[in-house]
Amino acid sequence: MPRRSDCPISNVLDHVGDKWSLLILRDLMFFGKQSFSDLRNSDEGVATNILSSRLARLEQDGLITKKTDAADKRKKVYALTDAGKDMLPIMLEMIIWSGKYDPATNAPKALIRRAKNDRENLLADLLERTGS
Amino acid sequence: MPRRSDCPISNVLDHVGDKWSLLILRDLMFFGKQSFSDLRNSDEGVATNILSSRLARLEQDGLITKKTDAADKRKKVYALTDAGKDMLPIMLEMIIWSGKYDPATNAPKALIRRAKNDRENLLADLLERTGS
DNA sequence: TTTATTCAATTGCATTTTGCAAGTGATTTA
DNA sequence: TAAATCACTTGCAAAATGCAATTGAATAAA
Repeated sequence: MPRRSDCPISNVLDHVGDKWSLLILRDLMFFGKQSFSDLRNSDEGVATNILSSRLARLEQDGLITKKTDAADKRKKVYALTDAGKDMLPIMLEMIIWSGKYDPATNAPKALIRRAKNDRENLLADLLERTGS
Repeated sequence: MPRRSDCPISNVLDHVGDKWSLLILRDLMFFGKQSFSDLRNSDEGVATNILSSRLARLEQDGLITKKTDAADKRKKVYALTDAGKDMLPIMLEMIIWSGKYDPATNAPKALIRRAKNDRENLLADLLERTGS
């Protein structure tokens, strides 16, 4: 999306302010997904053309990288950049919000509890699991 | 937006995962805006039909309230609910992200510094300014 | 007490984005 | 060599967004 203003919130939305981009980052961050077909199989069900265009934009924006798999040249391996990984705190706050206001949320209660009590260590632990 | 899954991140995006909703909450939160015409004059420039439909949805979703101004019955006064105010930590993390990755961000350096060093007190101070 | 202005929208229409199903070419597996 | 897999692309329908003009109620100005 073209830059709409210099507001920091607007700026983040210019990158991930649509229905899908942050869910892609979520799948890379929390669920160890790496390939196009991994990402296609989200609970929410992205169309492949949308997934394709979102991946292109996230790469363009420097939030993810794309590489051809060495062992299987059909496969592309998507991974988070530092900028992509730094979206984690935003996502964690979303998880906390949903824990408070969405009765049917999937978020594990233990995670939400730790997010409130031990935020910094939790962030560090989660980041480590992404393979930084 | 219809609920797409029980994922907490998806759930938040179902409420504010578009180009405008979070900017409306920002204007209510940080800039003391209250009326339709206040909100229309954002740097980003919302169309009035979009603003109108977003306000309706945010009210429907329980993130804002809408009241007729007692003194001027033409005016509608929009305000954040607790659920709306609890989007603040998400916005604060966006500000931090932009402070790190957007060279042209508007976000005051002092705010970003405090967001990192004194997060809890900053959140409390900001909340108080919204008139909770 | 008309008249004009403000406010919060709504309407009509063009453009853009999204969603769905089917297909493509480059690999890799059977 | 044939079938399957992978990461897309294409074509087209539907929905969302954007823009300009208009509306009706309420208030302010003449």
